[in-house]
Amino acid sequence: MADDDEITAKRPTIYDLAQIAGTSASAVSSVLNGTWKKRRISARLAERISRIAEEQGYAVNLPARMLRRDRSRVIGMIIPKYDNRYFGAIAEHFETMARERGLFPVITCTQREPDLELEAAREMLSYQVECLIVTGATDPDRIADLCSAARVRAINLDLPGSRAPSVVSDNFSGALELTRVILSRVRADFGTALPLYFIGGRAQDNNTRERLRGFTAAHVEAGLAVPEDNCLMRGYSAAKTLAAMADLKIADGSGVFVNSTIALEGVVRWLHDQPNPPQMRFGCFDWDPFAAFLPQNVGMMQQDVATMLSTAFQLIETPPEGAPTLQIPCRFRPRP
Amino acid sequence: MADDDEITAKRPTIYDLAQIAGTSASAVSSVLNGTWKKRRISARLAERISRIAEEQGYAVNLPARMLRRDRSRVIGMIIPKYDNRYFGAIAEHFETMARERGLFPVITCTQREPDLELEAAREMLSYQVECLIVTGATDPDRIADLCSAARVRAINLDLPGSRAPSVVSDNFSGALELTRVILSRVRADFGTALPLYFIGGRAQDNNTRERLRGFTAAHVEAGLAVPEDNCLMRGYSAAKTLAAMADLKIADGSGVFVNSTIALEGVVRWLHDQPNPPQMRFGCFDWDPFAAFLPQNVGMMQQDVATMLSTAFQLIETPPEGAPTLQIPCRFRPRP
DNA sequence: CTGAAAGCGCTTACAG
DNA sequence: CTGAAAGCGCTTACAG
Repeated sequence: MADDDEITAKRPTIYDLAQIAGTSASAVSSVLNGTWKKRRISARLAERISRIAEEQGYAVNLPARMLRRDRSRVIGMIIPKYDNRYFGAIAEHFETMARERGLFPVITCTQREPDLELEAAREMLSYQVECLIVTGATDPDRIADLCSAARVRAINLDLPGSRAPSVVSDNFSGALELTRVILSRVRADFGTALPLYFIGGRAQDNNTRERLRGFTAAHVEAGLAVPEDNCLMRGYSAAKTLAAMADLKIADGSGVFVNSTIALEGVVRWLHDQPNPPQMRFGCFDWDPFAAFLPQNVGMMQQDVATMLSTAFQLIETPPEGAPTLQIPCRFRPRP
Repeated sequence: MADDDEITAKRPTIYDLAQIAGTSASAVSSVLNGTWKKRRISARLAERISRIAEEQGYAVNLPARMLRRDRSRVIGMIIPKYDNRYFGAIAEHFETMARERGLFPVITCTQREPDLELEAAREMLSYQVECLIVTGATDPDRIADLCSAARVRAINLDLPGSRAPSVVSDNFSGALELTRVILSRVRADFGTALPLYFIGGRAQDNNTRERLRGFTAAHVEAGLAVPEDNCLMRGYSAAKTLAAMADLKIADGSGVFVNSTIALEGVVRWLHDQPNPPQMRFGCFDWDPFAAFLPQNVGMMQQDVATMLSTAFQLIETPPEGAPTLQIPCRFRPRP
């Protein structure tokens, strides 16, 4: 692509192109960034410059452009993990939607470590992001403060905060519906009407609390009380969930509300490790295409990632008053 | 964090800090970027500057730093998708390893679209990446050319190319082993000794060819010939795989070699949609924690992402002669 | 031990 | 229709 007779070992700049084209760097710049009609540069010159840029394999130096311009057009996202369908889908939608809006997306994954979250947020600010989407952060408010000090908009996604607008799933309604389904399927399949187990998440985190509230409400409807011992919340770790499951005494005719696909990995492994696996049913808040087909599964509550993200982008485009939390309905996917 | 009596609406620069500290921007710069001992700045001044930077909520402007420095310390990765365990793990390992090496990782996901791949590569070059890891690209050689014209090192990951070093799984050996296992399990469970089906991937792509070679070799060992009709390669789309599966006439006693978890989604759905699902077994080249527990699964060939990436980083650190392809062994994970 | 100054590659008023 | 020049926020020889 690059001319062989090119001597310089460095990448061409607009000055190099200007020299070749016999024009000024200003002209080259405006042709290359699309403002040339406004500057009333002749179509002929514009075309010649474009051709030369192509020939020289020119690529604009984005850091230089960002430094000069008032807006960076970079949008950041921090996300706990990539390795499950929910966060994977969030990352993909974020990238696509950012590009559709002419923004450059930068994502960084923070492993659910509060320190990494903060460090990543700082790094994003250094990168001059115009806006930061904070996904599933342990302490979104600290990050929101950091951002507001730097006059960068922050949006919380998945886990809400109190110092920036938030977009989350409607966890209460989703959990209510999922719990109803599990209860009714257990009754239908086994004739039992026992309170379900609730497995996964952290008692302190908002999503878990909301889901537990929906879970409890569905039990109340059914005239059941949930014993405290039925709830196992050891965070977002399949291993810890698995280790603690022995305490639960899940027997034939049981039903289980699994609070994430991460916890589900623990549940499935536990089931498999039992010498005599109990006849039971589970439902899961979160969707996975393979887990959907597991024999004991009665259905999965799929979060509406597309709507969550388009809502987040709306909040970015037209910032609301205060720090509202918008709830997005989930979609129940019955066992296929 | 920021002082309330601060008037300026813009973010502080080293000049602002210098003024507050009563020193020069040079001093501030070298304190903030760690070169102050070399410049023999007093510990006292260094401390004061650090404190003021903290108080003012200072964050270095990375684009400006990148523009000035000779090395950007940014490393790029393009990747087809985030939403499966393999690519998710690649993205996570890449980020972690880049950070361990003091590099800033930027990932972008290209949806298996050749045009997006090229566009993303150009964007990475504009971002002044020092190196680009090209993962699963349809046409890695075009990207390698683009990079070499810009004097940026490229490394191919997952799919090999001929114009840059490549790191791939040992697809032949992995497929050989996986095929042996499926054949022997089908024999043990059903007493049949029929050639297996091969489902997923693209006939033109290197990984599929290599795996097909291992698949065929295992059949030869077993004294079996593989009918051409047994192979279904409709690319990386669960829907297309599913749509074409009717042609296969998979019956009781069959065995299936599934070439990716993406194809596996199609296979599992097909199985489920059958009025009388055949008694069959499958194995899959690629690992997924839930698919691992599906009843017909005999085992999954897990690619060694950690070793693949540390090998890629080694190639970056000590560039080899030419464009070698390094093969990383896979690990077979039998059905739990 | 420290500062003034040049310059990284752009963009954009400003002045023709 | 076009160019010279300033300046974005840093880093780093260079000169004390």
